[in-house]
Amino acid sequence: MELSKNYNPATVEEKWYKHWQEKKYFHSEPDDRPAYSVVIPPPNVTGVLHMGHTLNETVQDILIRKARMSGFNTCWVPGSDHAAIATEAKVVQMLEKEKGIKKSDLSREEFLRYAFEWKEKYGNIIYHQIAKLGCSVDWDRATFTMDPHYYQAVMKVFVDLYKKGKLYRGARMIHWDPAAGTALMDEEVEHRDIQGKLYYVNYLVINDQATGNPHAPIEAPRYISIATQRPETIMGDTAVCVNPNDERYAWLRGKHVVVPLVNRKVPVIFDEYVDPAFGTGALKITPAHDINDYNIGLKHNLEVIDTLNVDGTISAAAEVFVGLDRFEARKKAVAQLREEGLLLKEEDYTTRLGFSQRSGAVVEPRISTQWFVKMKELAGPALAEVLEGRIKIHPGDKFLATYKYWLENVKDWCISRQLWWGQQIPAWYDENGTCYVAETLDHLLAEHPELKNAKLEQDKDVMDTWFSSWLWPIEVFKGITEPGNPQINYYYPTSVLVTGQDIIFFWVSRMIMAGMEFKQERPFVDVYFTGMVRDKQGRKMSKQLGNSPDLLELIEKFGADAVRFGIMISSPAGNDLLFDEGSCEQGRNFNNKLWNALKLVKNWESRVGTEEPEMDHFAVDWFRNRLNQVKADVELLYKDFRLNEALKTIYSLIWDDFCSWYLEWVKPGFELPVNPKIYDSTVGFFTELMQLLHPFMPFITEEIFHLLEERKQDLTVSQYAPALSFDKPVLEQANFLKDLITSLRDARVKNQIKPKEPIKLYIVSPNPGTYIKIQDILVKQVNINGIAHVPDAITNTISLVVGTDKYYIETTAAIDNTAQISALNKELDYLKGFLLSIDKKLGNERFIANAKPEVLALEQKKKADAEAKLRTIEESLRSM
RNA sequence: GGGAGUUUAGCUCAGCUGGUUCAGAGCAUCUGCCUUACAAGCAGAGGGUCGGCGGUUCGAACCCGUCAACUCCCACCA
Repeated sequence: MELSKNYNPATVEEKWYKHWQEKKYFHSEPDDRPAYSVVIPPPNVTGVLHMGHTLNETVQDILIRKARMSGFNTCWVPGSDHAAIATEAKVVQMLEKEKGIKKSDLSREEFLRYAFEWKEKYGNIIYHQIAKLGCSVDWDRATFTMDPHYYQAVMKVFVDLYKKGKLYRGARMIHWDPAAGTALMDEEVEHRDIQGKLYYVNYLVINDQATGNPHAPIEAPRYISIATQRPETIMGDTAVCVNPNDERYAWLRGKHVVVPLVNRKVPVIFDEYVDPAFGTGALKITPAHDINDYNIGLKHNLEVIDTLNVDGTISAAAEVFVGLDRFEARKKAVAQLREEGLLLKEEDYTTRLGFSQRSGAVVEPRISTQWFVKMKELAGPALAEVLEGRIKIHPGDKFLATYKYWLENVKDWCISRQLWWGQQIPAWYDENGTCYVAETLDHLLAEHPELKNAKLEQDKDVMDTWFSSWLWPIEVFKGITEPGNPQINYYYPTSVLVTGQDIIFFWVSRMIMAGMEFKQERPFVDVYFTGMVRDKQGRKMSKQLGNSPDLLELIEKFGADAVRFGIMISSPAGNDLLFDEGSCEQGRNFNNKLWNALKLVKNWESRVGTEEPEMDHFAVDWFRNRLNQVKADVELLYKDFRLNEALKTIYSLIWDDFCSWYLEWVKPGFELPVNPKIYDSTVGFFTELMQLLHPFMPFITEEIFHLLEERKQDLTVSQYAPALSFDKPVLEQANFLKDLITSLRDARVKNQIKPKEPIKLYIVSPNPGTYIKIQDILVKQVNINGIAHVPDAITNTISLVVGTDKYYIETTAAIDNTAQISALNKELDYLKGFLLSIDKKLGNERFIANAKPEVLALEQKKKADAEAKLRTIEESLRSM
């Protein structure tokens, strides 16, 4: 068969994904194998995959494919999130733009019909992209957070929490998004520094005891000035507050002041909350529109005047500026205060404002009746799972402290949203306003037959989208709606959660809470946080900057494997990654390298000799061991979730060791027959390499796997041959160091350096399969003489004899110039230094004789620690 | 204001228990090659006070102190 000059990903990728699908390789059902399950962080149903998702999904696919090849029954559940606010906003926008329909003109049912239509139309885009990327998800399990069973699960959980007293309805100060017209939870508010102004406003002080006229000034008019950033809230002022210890304001005791703009008489109150040093030391109190003022208001029993409507305009209660937008009203208020001579001064001031993460609007603190979840009780178990190590966070050092702090200080969770798109709150009110909570109306009537004829109205609000997604790892397996079903028992807890660090509080911590509350078990064993994807200059990817590449275009240009390679190679664990197309190009080049290696090997196929000429085993043995070593290394890297290092290691193994070294070595001369044993080994190696690389680049590895030998089409690379695992126990590697040292010491003793004479350096390995370290030294030795490790060059100058348990190298190059001598000496210094450090580690005489007692004691302690560590490794290996 | 993290080659980062697998990798740059798998390639080269200063040590990129710069998270000071 003729192979094309370059690798062509598009057809290959389509062919194999289709094949995998048809054969249902990604579908999982419980069986007697151990389970490895992952739930996808459900992307917004109307969204498209951006580079952040790409990284996330790629990481998950790598872990899943690796686990599948290691003999686990793997299950990766895909799905999407209804994303209440974001989706509703999009649908509203679409309706206005495309159909000229306003949300306010629609009934709830009509609107939801449009929303579901939208979801049907755009919800699959994201699935298509996940497939394009090669993700081995179990499509039969795709779940949407508004699927009927999921909806029911949310209802069940709501009722359950309510009955346990962990969920309540009440009036609290919450964050209000005037643009979306809904309440938000604390985490949905982003704080940003904003350049604003601090206005100093004079409030007239009156003495109400003086005359019958409450507005009559005392003697000469006296004012107290107050600093505020928000003059438009003055109409809601119900007090002025100063610090009781502030001598300057002692005269205000018992006095009242007149609120400007509305001329309302309000008391002066005293509270230590006020910082005398800030501003003027006097604070206006607007309980309706500031959380601190609200608290002070509660304490001092102040009236609450809500001067804002839900859409951020001034309400009738304000008396003036009614109907104006809050920012417009601010301008007007400032102007009027200036006119009345009450504006003392204004100065620039930097403040932090809260913005709605969804709509971008400035958030208003607002008192409102909402539904809340009591977080304190849920937080305890969730914290313990992580602190006690049952859930491991990677990278842990970075997030443990943040996680702990957040859980210890968490406030109640406002879960109601004034939207239509989402799960409607299962609460009903009768004519008296009494509230009843039940899963459905039928449930309610069954529990309260007396309500049969009552006029009941369901709560209009829906639930926060996170109130459904916190059940994700449970309900995708129907763990809430069908507790105890075989699926949930088999797949839960899931193995690992891979997600962005930005939703640690939104989602991760809440899932842990839900897991502990509803399943009494952690939802996952490991959490792996990926960093944020930025562009080459380190900027966030955004539509506005136009620096976010289109995933499908990238795949079209480079192929999915190359894109996966590109994003993984530049993705250090847990750190942000700077994404550049160049790394995809590197991935494409890698594809091509593999392709050409395949072409070379395929070219040999027809030239395999019938006889077996003398063969040089060295290259084959060497590569065999190198491969084993790398496999063990990679295995450890997987364990630590250091995937980009694993990829780098494999990349280097294939490019440098396999292609540049091994293939060059065993390559027969022009038109010469190929040694059949070498051919078989080479095909075997190539196959193993494809397996090793498969999780990272599934398509090309599958293709090459099949082209190498004509395999049956129903066999995939992930099913063929033994699973990836430790070929050599790690412990052996640890022990072999000791043996190596002995060998090296012998080498040192035997090695007599005499310039201009041939050098003989014998290295004896007592432990075959562990001589990669020795190989490094061999290569170094080769380099001493300035000879590259190109096979021909080596055979001319250095002979390597490789037996089964003895390896030695013999250089026959004459040392005949000073550069070579100094290079050689350097190498020997290296050996000496190495031996010295080994001596120390082993507590050998030479070191002991030279060291101080306290150093020795320290070293002995370290040695003991090291041995303890070794034992731990040993134990963990045994338990594997 | 509180907390966490980072600082190593032009860029992105490895560097685990202090020593010689320690000064590394990839990309980028430069030089020379279309050599019979591969120019999407091959062979080679240059490039660093390991943020600064001080300390501990026989020995520090690594441990301690300190200063500086950057990043992120959290927080109700008008």
